[in-house]
Amino acid sequence: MADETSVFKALADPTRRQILQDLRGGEMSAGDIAGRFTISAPSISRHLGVLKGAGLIAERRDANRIYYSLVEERLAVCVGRFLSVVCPEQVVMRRRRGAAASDRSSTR
Amino acid sequence: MADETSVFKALADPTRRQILQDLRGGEMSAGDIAGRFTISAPSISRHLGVLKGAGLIAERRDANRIYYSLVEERLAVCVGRFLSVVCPEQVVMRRRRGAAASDRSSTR
DNA sequence: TTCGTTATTAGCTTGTTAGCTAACCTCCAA
DNA sequence: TTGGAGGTTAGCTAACAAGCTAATAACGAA
Repeated sequence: MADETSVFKALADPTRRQILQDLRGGEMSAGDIAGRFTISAPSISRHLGVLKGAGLIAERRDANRIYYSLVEERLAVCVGRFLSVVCPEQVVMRRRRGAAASDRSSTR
Repeated sequence: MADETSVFKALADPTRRQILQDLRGGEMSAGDIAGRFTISAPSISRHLGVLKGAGLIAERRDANRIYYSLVEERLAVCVGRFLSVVCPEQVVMRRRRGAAASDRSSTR
């Protein structure tokens, strides 16, 4: 389910975007993440499931805790590629190692 | 005026993302846009309304036709800003003037 | 005016999503 | 092996979103 639409659907919810921003500072446990919001832990858990399903976060288990971390490249590649197609004049994707061939540069 | 969430919600639908891509080539009438899809014209009309509500497209009327065009900066600013916050190492926003930033809309 | 074209709005149906509470699972310590 | 802490899953409700057809509005030409 790691298609482009799953990423954009995941980004459509403000809570999920906030979670991604919060994870920018490093991995966090599910409880720590939930602690930053007023909605219930199960609701946060499902948001995390959506983000994970989109490939935007990864999980690591330690004892009975689950730590979530950002998968930056997934976000950058998927959204960045779209931006590059629709408004290439305004956004520049930084080169990545093994960048997928959707590069519209002349040398190919 | 359209907030950040309205933009990401608009982008969540693949038909709407395709419309934005199609408009990359220049303005198109509603009928021309609808002609590229198999879904009904009223459905396309509503998609256009969503995109317009998010500020991602603009309309121009000529006789009984309505031409739609991309508002590139709206997409670049809104999405690009988010990308810059969450994965600044991977994306570079090209310089703009008057780029203010503040949207912490979340259920937190 | 009347007609055809272009496009939107209204109203309905169906499926999805976000929230909740309650129940369940897993791990560890004692 | 029991208990508590950390998380998720199940089941429900309410709201939203996307599709359709039918009806309506706006415009130009005859």
